[in-house]
Amino acid sequence: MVRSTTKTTREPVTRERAIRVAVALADSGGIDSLSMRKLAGELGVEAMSLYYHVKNKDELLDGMVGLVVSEMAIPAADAAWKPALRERSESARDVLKRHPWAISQVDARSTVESLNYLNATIGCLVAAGFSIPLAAHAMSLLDSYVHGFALQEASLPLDDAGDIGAVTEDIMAQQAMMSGAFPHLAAMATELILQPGYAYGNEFAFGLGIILDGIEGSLAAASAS
Amino acid sequence: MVRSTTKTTREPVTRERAIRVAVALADSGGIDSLSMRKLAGELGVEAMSLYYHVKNKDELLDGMVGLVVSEMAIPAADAAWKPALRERSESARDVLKRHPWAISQVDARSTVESLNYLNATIGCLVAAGFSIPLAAHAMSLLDSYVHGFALQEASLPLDDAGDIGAVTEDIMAQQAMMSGAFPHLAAMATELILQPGYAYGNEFAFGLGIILDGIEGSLAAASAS
DNA sequence: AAAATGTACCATACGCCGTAAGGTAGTGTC
DNA sequence: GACACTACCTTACGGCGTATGGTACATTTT
Repeated sequence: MVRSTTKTTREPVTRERAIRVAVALADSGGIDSLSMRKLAGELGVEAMSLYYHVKNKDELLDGMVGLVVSEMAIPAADAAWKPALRERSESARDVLKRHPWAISQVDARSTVESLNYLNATIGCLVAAGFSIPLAAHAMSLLDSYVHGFALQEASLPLDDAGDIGAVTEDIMAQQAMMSGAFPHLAAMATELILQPGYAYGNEFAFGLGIILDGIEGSLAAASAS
Repeated sequence: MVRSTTKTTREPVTRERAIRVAVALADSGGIDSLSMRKLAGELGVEAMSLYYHVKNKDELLDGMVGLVVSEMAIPAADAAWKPALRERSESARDVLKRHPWAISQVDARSTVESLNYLNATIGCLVAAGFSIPLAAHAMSLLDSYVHGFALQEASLPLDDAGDIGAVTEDIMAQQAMMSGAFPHLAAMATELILQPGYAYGNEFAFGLGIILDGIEGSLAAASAS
């Protein structure tokens, strides 16, 4: 006898399900639209019931960030460092694109998942011959780039395909003003960004390539000396 | 006759002063501690009086971001591109370190000041021989790095000198746990980050150098073909 | 001089928010 | 039958952004 009534049975609330649903809410409506009351409503309970499963909203956010970080690809200890870092970076960007509210939270909250994520990355680099200081250099550089890129990408008015999409007309209206006051910016907009094939996301590869090559050069220089 | 009473005279509220004080409040207590009521209190008026000077809180935040961006060094049109970008990057990092609440807002809000900032940078690059697409590549890469680095730096428990400072003991307590579960991370902490001379901020120069050199290489390759 | 207009501020109120305090019904254990 | 535990709920408090509709005073217009 699993349950005693034949009433429409609510799926029971667990900490994990609460976190999952909270992530979904933040994904669809932004972090500001996530309140304890709305989350409770989505789970079919009252707001205060959530406090049986989480200490407070801050702890809920910690759990959400942990779940997001656990979606990112983790380098294997014995992987070749360059493709491993490339895959890690692209994966992190994909994940942060799906969860833009998390971008400014990932660095600010240290969860078990993020410690594990960092630990695995250091392990891969050290196994590949990086010194500890060089591994720190490389990770700081790479993660700064990935998180910063995600931040910029999240603030663009993109449609789901990544194109500049439906808002082109609004932007066109600003062009007249810009071409007077900000001619270089206007030129970049009309000649590049508003062109049919352009997608900002494609900029990611350029920077990632430069960074990985630069790290490779530093590793070689350190090994040579 | 400038004023009619000898009562203690409040400095009059203006949009500019409201924004300045709001920035100071956010600097000292974080963005969450900035409320219309507290800002009004600081200015010596009631909350609703602010709405005479600003349409709503969102517009106040726009103004705050504009003020922050206006503190950043802008490249001169005829400057040598590499030192100009280096100075721009270091200046932006300094500014964002002073106003950490602004990091995630700078990209999300387009103000006159940020348009001007971008326009001047494009102008400098184009004058130095960058094509428009290469200028876009370079700016995306550089700003992603600067903003991402600021984001990471802001989330570290640093004292005012930039050292790991007073919280070392708390971290030491975690070391035992980490050394079991996250050995590489623990090694990096004890051998590098917790060492006396270490300051995370020094990591900035490494990445900046790699990025500027990489951009230089791309410019040379584009010019050669 | 009187009336109209504009400026800078304020009081009240509404519906949100996170959460402290203190329940309660149902289940399992001894 | 007594007790404890689990998972939920009710009420209430102080804080938030801001809609609505004032008011006192200075300036301009007639």
